[in-house]
Amino acid sequence: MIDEKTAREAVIQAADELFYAHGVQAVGMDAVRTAAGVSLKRIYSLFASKDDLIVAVLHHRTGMWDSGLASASEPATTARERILAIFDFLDAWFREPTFRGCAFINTHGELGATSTAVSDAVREQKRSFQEYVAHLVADAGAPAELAPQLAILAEGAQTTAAIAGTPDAARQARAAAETLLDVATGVRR
Amino acid sequence: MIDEKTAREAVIQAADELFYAHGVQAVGMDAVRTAAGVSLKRIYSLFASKDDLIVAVLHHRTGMWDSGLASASEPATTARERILAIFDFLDAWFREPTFRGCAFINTHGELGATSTAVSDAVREQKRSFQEYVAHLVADAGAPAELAPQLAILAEGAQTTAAIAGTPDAARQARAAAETLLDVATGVRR
DNA sequence: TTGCGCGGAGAACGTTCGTTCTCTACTGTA
DNA sequence: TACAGTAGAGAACGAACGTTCTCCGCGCAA
Repeated sequence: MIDEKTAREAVIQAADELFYAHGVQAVGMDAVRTAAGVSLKRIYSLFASKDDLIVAVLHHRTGMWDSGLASASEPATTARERILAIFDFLDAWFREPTFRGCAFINTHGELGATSTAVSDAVREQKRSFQEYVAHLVADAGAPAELAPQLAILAEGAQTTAAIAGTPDAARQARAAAETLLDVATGVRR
Repeated sequence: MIDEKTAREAVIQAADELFYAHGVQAVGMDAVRTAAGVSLKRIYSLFASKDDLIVAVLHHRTGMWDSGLASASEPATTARERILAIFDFLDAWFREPTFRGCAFINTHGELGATSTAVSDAVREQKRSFQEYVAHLVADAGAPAELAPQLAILAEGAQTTAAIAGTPDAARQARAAAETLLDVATGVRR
């Protein structure tokens, strides 16, 4: 038998892909079982309920997002470049064939009204992203008001790209971010 | 017996409130029946299926959104004012106690992967909004690239406000829109 | 008044889901 | 080899859902 950590990761990985592709409520635990290759009994010994699994999947997604963002901003040397790297990261993501919007927004829209655990996990992820942007804005020497504006652009790009089915929003949001950065850091335009 | 048009409106109105508050899949047809005061038999003579009702509700929401936007921009005399009125409209909406994000985004996140009819209705609404913004941008004498940037700000404000549970995003998005408008129309900053 | 058609209330049906239970097969040990 | 413990496969269970059906009462023509 595979050890607990491996089984847990297999379940989360499988559930993440299924939930993201079809929506949380459209995926039964049987489908998770089949995809993960872990018996229902085992799944329920690892997670107390489906809600528990959903929250674990969201935490897993948070980790993926954070590390993806970090590696995308790796080559950047200035705070301004790191800010714009966010939108390049989005651009690359939007072009992936499996892209179907932000999993946090989707899950919040689906379950936010009924599950506070889900709501909390989603809110925490967004708060953490806004904090990340706020640090970069401070490093760039721009006023703090710029940070939520950039975060809103990133959020809007994700939903726009998801609904339209095209990656254009990343480029458009990036252009807006450049303009806002220029103005906030005193570049003449 | 109430006439067909009245019954239809009662069902759509009741379904709209329930779907928006709890999510589409969390609301059974029994709950719609009770809230609307229309028998299940009647509902199924007015709508072929729940999917059909969902699409009708989305169309109803499109009408509400369009007329709300129109009346919010009523007092504005310039294109610039009409553009900024979008964000004032959002601000007022975000403060309503029932606000729970954009119904189109929520429904798309919930059912977009499984129902193409829902997907189409959502995409059509967003396309129509972008067209509205594009007209205002043209009237303001700004380059066309500004329009999708403003639309992205509006989308981002809606999801940000929904998840954070505060109306701040409207004000922040409005400030960003002002900056972008100034730059695009050649105002020195 | 009698028969008839129609609509409302909600019971019924078949399906699906989350969760639990049962049975069987396998592993390691003496 | 015999046995104890555990885990997998999936049947089973109760609830909830979308949809259809049945029954009953009401309004209306002759």
